[in-house]
Formats: sequence, C-alpha cells, structure tokens
Amino acid sequence: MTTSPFDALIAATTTRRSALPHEAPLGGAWQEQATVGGADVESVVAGLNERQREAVEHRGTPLLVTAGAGSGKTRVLTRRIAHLLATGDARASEILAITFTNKAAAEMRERVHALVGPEARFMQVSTFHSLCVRILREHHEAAGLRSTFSIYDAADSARLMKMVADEVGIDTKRTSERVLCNRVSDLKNELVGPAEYAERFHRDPVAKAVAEVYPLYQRRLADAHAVDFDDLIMTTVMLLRDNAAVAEHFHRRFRHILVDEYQDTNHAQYVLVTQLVGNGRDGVDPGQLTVVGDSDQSIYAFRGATIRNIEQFGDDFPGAREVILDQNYRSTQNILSAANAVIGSGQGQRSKNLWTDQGSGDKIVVNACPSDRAEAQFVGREIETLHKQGRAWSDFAIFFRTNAQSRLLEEMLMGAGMPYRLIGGTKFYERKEIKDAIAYLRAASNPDDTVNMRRIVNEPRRGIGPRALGSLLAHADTYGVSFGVAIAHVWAAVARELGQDPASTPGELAGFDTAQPSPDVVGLGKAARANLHAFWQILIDARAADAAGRPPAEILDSLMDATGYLGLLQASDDPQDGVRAENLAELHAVAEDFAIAEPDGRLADFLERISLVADADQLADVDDGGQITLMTIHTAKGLEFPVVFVTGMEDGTFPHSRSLGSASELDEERRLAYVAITRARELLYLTRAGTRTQWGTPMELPASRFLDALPPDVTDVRDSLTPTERIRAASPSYGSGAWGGGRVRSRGQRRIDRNRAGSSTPPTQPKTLVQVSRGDRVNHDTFGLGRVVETGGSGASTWAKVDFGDGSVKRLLLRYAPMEKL
DNA sequence: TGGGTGTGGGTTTTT
DNA sequence: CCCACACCCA
Repeated sequence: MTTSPFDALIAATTTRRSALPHEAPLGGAWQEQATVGGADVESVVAGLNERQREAVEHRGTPLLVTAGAGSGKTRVLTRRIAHLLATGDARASEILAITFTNKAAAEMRERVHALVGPEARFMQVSTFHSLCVRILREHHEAAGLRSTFSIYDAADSARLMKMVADEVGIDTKRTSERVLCNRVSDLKNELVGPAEYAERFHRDPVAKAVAEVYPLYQRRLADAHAVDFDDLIMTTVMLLRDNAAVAEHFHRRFRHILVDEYQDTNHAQYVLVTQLVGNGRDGVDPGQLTVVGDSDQSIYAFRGATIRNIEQFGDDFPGAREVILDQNYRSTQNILSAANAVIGSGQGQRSKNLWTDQGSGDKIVVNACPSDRAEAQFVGREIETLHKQGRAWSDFAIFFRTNAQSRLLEEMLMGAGMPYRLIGGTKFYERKEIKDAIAYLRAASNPDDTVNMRRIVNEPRRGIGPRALGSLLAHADTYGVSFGVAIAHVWAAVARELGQDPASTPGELAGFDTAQPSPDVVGLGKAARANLHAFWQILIDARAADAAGRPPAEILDSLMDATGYLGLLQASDDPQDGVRAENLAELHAVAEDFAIAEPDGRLADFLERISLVADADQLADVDDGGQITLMTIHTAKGLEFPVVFVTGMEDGTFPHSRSLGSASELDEERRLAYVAITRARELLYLTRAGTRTQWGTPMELPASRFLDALPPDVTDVRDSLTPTERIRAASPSYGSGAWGGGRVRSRGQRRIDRNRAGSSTPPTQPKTLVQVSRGDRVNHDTFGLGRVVETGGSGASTWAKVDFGDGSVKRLLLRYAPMEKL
C-alpha cells in the first residue's frame, strides 16, 4: 500500500538498503572506501577554500556555518552531502535537507546529483512545509487527521476566519480577518495553542478578539479536515512530541539533518528541528545537525523568524562548532563595501566584513529621478545601452520593495519591446478561476472542506442564494454534520424522489453513510434542490474517477465541463473570460506535468503539490532564453545577477512606510537592502523617484536613508537631487506656506494635489502631521475607529489619546500613528 | 435571486 | 486605483 510519494520513497530506500554492500556503522574506518555512487572524496572537496573544506569535512558535533552573502553557502551544503556519501559516512536515505522554497530544494537535489550520481534521489530534500505534509500524511491517524486533509492557503484561512468572526459577532471592519489571521499565525509560530492563549489575561481588544476567535477557528478547521500553513508545522511538532514511536522512527531514519537559511526559522521550526535530531533518550543517538545561515540576511521576522535560533545555536546544541565564511566569490569589492556600509549603519547590527580578491570593479550608480515613470525610463535606457554593448537580457534583474511597483516597470519594458519575466505579482494560484477550479478539486477530495464547498456551491450560478445557504447551514448545525454533508442529504432525498436508491452509492463517494437514512433539508425551493442534487452528483462522479485511478488532469476536465464552468467562460463576450479559460488550460497543463512526474499520483497528491508552491518556484520552470527578471527583493534572496537595479530607494518605499516607526523593523529593512545589494555581481544601480503614484495619487518622497550610508568613493552619483529638490534647495523660502489639509495618509507623507502635480508650483512642505483635536473621530490602521479624548506635545512629538471603545485608550504619536482623521 | 450601483477600505514582504 | 461588500431594485 504505497499511496504517497513518501511511502514510495521509504519502500525504495528499504530495498536499496539491503542491496548496498556496506551495511556498516558510521565512522572514520570507511574513509578508504573512496567511491560510492560515482564521486571520489578528493574531487568533492576540490576547489574549496580552507574554511569551506572544514565545514564539508566536519564530523561528530553539531555544526553552524555562518555564511555571508555569496560566500559559497549552497556549495558547502551540497559538497558536504556529497562528502558524506563519498566517504560512506552516510547513505543517501539517511540524509534530510530542509530548505525554505521548493526551488532551493530542487536545486540542491540537482547539484548533489551532479556530484554523486543517481544515489542522490534517495535523499530527502524538502521545504519545512512539504516535509511536514509528508509526515502528517504518513502518520495522519496519529495526528488525528484524515489522509486527504485539505491545506488552506492565506486566502482560504481568511475566508474561514471571516465566517468565524461573523459567528461570534466580531466586527471585521474594526478588526479585519486579515489581522486576526496574522495574530493566530504568530501564536502558532510560537506554538501557543487556543486553550493556552484563552487562559492568558488580555487587555488589548484585538487580543481579546483573538482569544475568542482562535479556538473556534481551530474547531472549524478540524471540522473541515483542514490545516492552515502554520498548522502544518505546529501539528507535526505536537505529533512528534506526543508520539514517541513516530519520533523514534524518524530518529532512526534521518541520521544527518541539514538546514538551509537557518536565520529564517521561527520558534516552531526550531523546535521541529530539535525533535528530528532527537536527544538520545529513546536509545537512538542524536542525528548530526548542520545549519547554515547569515543573521544579516534575516528578512522574515514579520513571519515569526527569529535570529535567536542562529545566535543561540551554541547554547541549544552544546559542543557545537562554528565555521565562518566571509570570503565573497560573487561581487566586486565596491558592491561589497556598499553592502557592508549599509548593514553597518544599523542599530542592532554587528559590522560586516565581506571581502573579495576580485578587485573593486565599477562604481555603483546612484540616480534620483523626477518621478516613478522617469525612473522606469531611466532603467530601460540603461538596460538598452548595456544590451547593445553585448550583455544578454538575462543578465539583468530589476528589484522592488512591493509588488505594486512592478506595473510601471512592466509597461516600460513592454513599450520598449524588451523581453522580461515577472516573478510573483498576481500569482497564478490566486486568480479567481484557478482558485475556483482548485476548490472543486478540494471539495471532491474532501467533502467536509467547508470553505471550498461554500466557495463553489453557487459558482457558476445555480440559484443557491443567501436563503438556500441559510437552510443548508441550519441543517448542518442541527445534525452536527458539515456543510458538504448537508448538501449530500439533499442529494439523497432528491435521489429517493426520483426512485433511485442512494445506498447504491458507497459512503466514501457520497460523503456520508448511505446505508443509514438521512434527514432531508427543510426550506429549499424545488429548483435549488434539483441543482444541489446535480452539483453533488458531479462531485461524486469526480470521487469515483479518482478512486478508479483516473489522473487529476482528467478529473479537472470533467469537473470544469460538467459544472458548465468552462462553457460559460467560452460563451462569454468578455475578453477577460477568454484569458480565464486560458488560465484553466494552464492549470490542466500543470496537472498533466504532474502525471508525468508522478504517474501513480492521485488527486490528493496533486493537491498537496500545488498547495505548497511559492513565487520563487516559478524561476525553476521558466526556460529563460534571455529575459530581464523582475521581482521583489524577498523573492530575490538566494539569487544573483550580473547587473542589478534596485528601484524605489525612497524613505516610505524602501524602507517601507510601515517600518518607519520601529527600530527593529527598520533594521529588517536594512537587512533587506543588504540582501538586494549583494545579489549583484558586476553592476549595481540604486534609483529613486521624487514622486511616486500610490493609490492613484502622486506622493512626494525623500531619498532613502540607505542611500546616505553609501561610502562616497564607491558611488557614481548621476543625480543626487530631483529637479524639484534642486529648486527648493536654491530658494529655501519657496512654497513653505501651509498647504492643503485634506486627508493625511498614514505615512506622514504629503499628498500632492492631482492638478498641481508637475505644474510650476509644486508643494514643498516636507511633512504634515494629522491635525486632530478633542472630539475628532479617527480611523487607525490597527485599532480601528476611535475618538480623540486628549491631545498634547508639540512638533514631532505631538500626541493624542484616543478611545477606541472596548475600554482601550491609547496614547499615540501623531508622527507615526497610521491614523487618519474622519 | 441576481444584477446593478455606490461606498469604503486596503498594499509591505511569503511558506 | 481596484476590489469586496452592502444595499437597492426588478
């Protein structure tokens, strides 16, 4: 019974095990056995510097490799694995390597394969999340899950959270489901369960709401046989904690555990790593742990990542050895000096000392452009010039802080006819038609998946409005069944009316025990009942096809056909719908690719695969025959390009406005800048725009503080000021009068009047505060609606006490408060 | 029930 | 600016 790829893998490695000649204990005596699977020990360490070699050859104690950007981190990891295999110190099946993206995992597998040959495929190389899915599917009973549990992405979670908030009467206008989801996510990353959180004392109204919503949210997930992203980790931790036999199984199985990007691990992931390594108390010696990371590249604190894990590694794993790699093989010295300076200007950062022996190279080009449009054009012109000088399109990368910035750049490239690819942005799997199609597959795979069932029950329209929905929900509530099973009950009742016997359909397909009589749903119209019957029959047919071993692509096709979803798109005159149909064809192609990669893969396996894809993974499957790459800095991490443009170097864009009020968040932005700079191999451009259009309104933004940190001798400043700034510098009194008084955006930035922007009399006031006085009504990004009860202070330290209801009165600095006057 | 219109809210970054 | 939702009408 090998249904999951994981099972298949285990079966394969077991066979392999007995076939291997050396059923030997680990140890140095096997060093002589120089070749296993095609690699010899010397070639594996060839070309490494002394420190890298040390990290590759180390044995026995836990190992921390502190690897600066471009210092050969991936090289060390892959060579270390190859070395373990080549020396016979480990078999491939005993190796577990954990990365953050599927792309990184694929790359690692590929590189090890190139070094050691086919044996590489017996290694387990996974992301944290896919590893956990596999563990949970393999041990779903011990984890209290059904084998076909659904995995909810952020959008699904938000939908469910909205239902839960509505149910307990929390106003999602005041506290959005997004905020609630984030708070719950934070708790899960800290391994704080709903019961534990509810016991705590909560003063803050948001925390109170979270305490109320969290248990019910978990309850609803369990009812739907679903887990969210954070549950994947937390549930696995609980499983390994509470189930010694399962834990021991993995201790025996994984003797070498290697973790990439360790600075990005959160608390839950850290605990998972310690659990996988083991403590020897179950009679299995702890596994050998290797972690690789760079605390200066920690850019996921907002997601719970903590550099504590890398900083305390020595305390967590006594006797650990640290190897520091700081020789850079990627960039010129000028680029490294810039990176060192930017990271060194931070508050909490240790000074950085990346170095290279490759020479200083070209200077870093810094340019201030009048507007975001002009900035895009500048980038375009530079690329064109360099391309004419012989650089390939694929040499170029353009980075930005937020996805919203990409549109203008795309327009420019498209207009100029330059080939490009955009990574991320409006993600494929977030498109409505794709989410709908996947919701159908999920609903077929898991009849109790309420979120997805509700999504599609009236999509395309089949006359199930709020009233019919209410009847179904009431039925589900009364009989303690899921929303899907309520529909199944309608299906059974209608079938009986038609003279058919529901019991002739097996319960696994119908979603409930058809041998038992089922209650009918009251309050539905005749048409609604007929439509629900047809709807459920379509899902039953899909389940039957899956059970019969039909490939996911075929199931997808029949669902899109039978529901009329595809037909409606094709019949529509809206050109948008044509694109949607094409996107569905694209999803079909994904499913076919899957069938080729996993011929025995069933629907649940396909869903598992597509639930865990990330933006960065797109990079792997694009055959780039020469395109400029556009992406956010976050997705650029781990990559390198000969020529890099970092755009939007403005305070408020990068660093992002939401980080300006907090030193720790500013430090994270600084590390992000460090990551951006260190992606460049030869040429680096840092550009900014004097005005940037946000939400359709041009905003004036000052130069990024990160530009100030650059050493003058490594930069080639084309323009340091925008034309507007130059005029202002020449006549200080110019335009200093009070201006405007409209809605002040949450950034302390000035809004520019549409009619005046670009005219000869632009506004110049650098910053205005929200003007509020007692009794004013305000809206705060986090706390919601409130009323000002007191004000005080002056200038930059003007504050207001605001009553947000729920008995919470907050004292806020107007300069930073993300708040507007109503 | 569905479709149309108006309003209000929202964007960091992602597995 | 764009989307989701609420409310209103047919």
